[in-house]
Amino acid sequence: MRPVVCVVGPTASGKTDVAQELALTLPGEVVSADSMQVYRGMDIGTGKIPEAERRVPHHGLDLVDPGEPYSAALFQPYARACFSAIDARGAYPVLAGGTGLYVRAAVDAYDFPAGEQVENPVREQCMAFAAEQGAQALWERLQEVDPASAAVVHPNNVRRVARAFELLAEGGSYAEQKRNLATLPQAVPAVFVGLAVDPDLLRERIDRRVDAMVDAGLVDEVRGLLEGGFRAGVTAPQAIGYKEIVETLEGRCTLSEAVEAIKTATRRYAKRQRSWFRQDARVRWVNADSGDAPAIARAALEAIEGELGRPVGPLSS
RNA sequence: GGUCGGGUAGCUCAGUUGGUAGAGCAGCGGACUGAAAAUCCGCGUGCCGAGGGUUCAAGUCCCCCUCCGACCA
Repeated sequence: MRPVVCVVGPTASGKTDVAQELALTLPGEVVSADSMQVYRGMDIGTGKIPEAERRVPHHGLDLVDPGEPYSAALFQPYARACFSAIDARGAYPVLAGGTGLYVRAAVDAYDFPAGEQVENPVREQCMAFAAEQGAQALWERLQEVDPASAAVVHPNNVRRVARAFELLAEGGSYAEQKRNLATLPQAVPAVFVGLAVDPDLLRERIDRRVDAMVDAGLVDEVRGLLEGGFRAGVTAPQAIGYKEIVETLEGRCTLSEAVEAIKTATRRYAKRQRSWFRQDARVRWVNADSGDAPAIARAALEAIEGELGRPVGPLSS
C-alpha cells in the first residue's frame, strides 16, 4: 500500500492548499483529519475548503450534522477505509490534519474499545459527580478503584479522570494505555510533513483569516446553525469561531469583542497544535512562511522523498 | 481655576494596622487513546507616575509636581 502522506501543522499554516497541491501532483486524494470540519454546515468558521475550489476528491468533510456526536474513535475506521479505497484507485491518501488526535487515530495503532457510545453513561455520572462534589473528590474515587490510572491523571482534569472510569468500565486501564503510547506502532505506512510558520507571521495570518471569515458571513452561518440542532451537539458548539458568535447573537458581547475572542482562542489553539505535532519525531518540518502552496508542496515532496529514500508519484523523478 | 477619584506585570485590577508586591486574562512551555477547535499542568523583577520628606524600614504616611477621569466653577 502507498504510504499516507500526512500534512500537519497549526491552523492558518496553509495545510488545506498544500494538501491539495500534493494531491494534484502525486496524484492523490485529500482526507481531512479535522474534528470540526466533519460537521455539515460549519463551513466558514472551520476553514473548510469551498466546494468550488476542490480540484481533487476530498474526504472527511460533512460527515455528520452538528447536533450529532463524533469522535476520534469513529474517525479511525472511516479514515482507514478512505486510505484503502484511495490506494485501490491508484492514488495516494493525503491526510490533512489539524486535529492531532484524529491524525494519530487514523495512522497509529490506537485501540479504542469497541461498542462504546460517544454519549457514555459512565461519563455523565462522573461529570455530574464532579460538578457536585468537586474534581478532587472524583479523582479520589478513582484512586480507590484504579490507583495506577489516578497516578497518571491530574486531579483537576475531570475529563481525563472520567475517561479513566469509562475505560475501567470496559475492562481497560487508562494507565496501561498511556504506558503503551510511546511504543505504539503505526497501523498504516505513512510519512509526515509539518508546515512551520513564524509565530508573528502566523498571528497576522490568523487575524486576517478571522476578519475574512466574518466578512464572508460567519455570523449568518452561525445564525442559521442555531435554527437547526446545533445547540444539541456536544462537540460542534465548542468550535472556535462559533461559540463566540453565539455570545454576540445572544447579546452578551459586541461583535468586535467576539472577533477578538476568536482571534485569541485561535492563537491558543495553534499553540496547542504546535506542541502536539512538535513532539512527534516523525514529522519533517518545511517552512511555510511564503504561503505559496505549490512551492511549499514541492518542498514537502522533497522532504517526503528524503524520508522514503525513493521518488514518490509519477511527476517526480 | 477648585474638589474628589485614580496612576502597581502587555491588559484589568488586589495590596490588610508602614516590613522592598500578587491575582485573573494575555503570552511562553508542556501533557494528550471514544468531547481533542476540548480538557488539563507549569512559568510572575515589575524604575509600584516623577521628585523630595518622615522612619531602622514607604506601593502603603506627609509635601510638591505631573498625567487620566468625574464633578463644581
